Amino acid sequence: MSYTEKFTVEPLAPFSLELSTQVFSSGDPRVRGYKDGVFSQVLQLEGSLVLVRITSKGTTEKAQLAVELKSNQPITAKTKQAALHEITYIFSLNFDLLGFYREVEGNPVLHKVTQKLCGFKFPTTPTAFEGLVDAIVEQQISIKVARTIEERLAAKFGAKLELEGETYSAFPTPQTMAAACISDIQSCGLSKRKAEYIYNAAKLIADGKLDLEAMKQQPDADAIIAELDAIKGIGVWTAELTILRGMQRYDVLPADDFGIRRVISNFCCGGKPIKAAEARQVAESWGKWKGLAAFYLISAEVNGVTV
DNA sequence: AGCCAGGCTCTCG
DNA sequence: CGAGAGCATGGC
Repeated sequence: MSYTEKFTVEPLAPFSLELSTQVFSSGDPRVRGYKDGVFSQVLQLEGSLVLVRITSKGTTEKAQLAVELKSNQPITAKTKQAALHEITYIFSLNFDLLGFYREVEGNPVLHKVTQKLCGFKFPTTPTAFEGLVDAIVEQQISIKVARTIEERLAAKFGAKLELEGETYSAFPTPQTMAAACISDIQSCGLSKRKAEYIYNAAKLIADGKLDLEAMKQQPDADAIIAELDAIKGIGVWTAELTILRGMQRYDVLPADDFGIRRVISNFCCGGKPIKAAEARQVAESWGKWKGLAAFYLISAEVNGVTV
């Protein structure tokens, strides 16, 4: 027996689901993906496992999202409320992009790019732990390879939701990963080191020695980065990516990032290879959301936007 | 086929 | 200190 609930959400415009979920377009819909206009991910809501499917009605300027929840248990009003809250968070539906666009309108490159990519909201992971694991997996290897490995982790360790003959996987919890064998984690395609990093971080959280969710309240981004950097396997790059994508800290620029250096170079420095320090220098005038700006450049590259 | 991808730690001089 | 090796996988 499966249960379904539907409702609509109106994001603060502009919002484009297409652009905002583009990064998931190669993802497996049974884990986290965007296929045929539908974003899907399994979420743990109020203790029950729920498949969330989102499609876009309306336009970027007057956006409207159709949300469908599916579960094997009755979906209560509370669960529905939690889903709304979670979706609002993941896609920053209440974040005012126009404020960001105004902030960078004095920069010709970013002005053009933000206009072309109007409505792109850089997605946040439901939990900071998911952001951390993604960042560790993505160390050194390509995004494509990383995505495959992340899906294997979800398939092997994530809670399962059986719906209409299909098996969906939630992202694994710290508790699950802390109870896993390192060799089993490794078997998903990770190096032994990375498997250890993930296990150790999960164990810190499960043991109550690390509270990533509480860190979201810390106003000083550098303080969070320093705290994460002190953990084995987490360097500055991993810490920055984790809080940018897992804690919605748009102010942080992962300047060591190869892809970010590449796009800053291509869009702002004539294509010559640059170092992290130069990337930071270029971004100095970008205002307070440098990380978000950087991902607009990444998206611009993907979408063939020229300036 | 081999090199390189959204790094990090350990080792060695 | 700084430089260099090693790691996992898949795409080009």
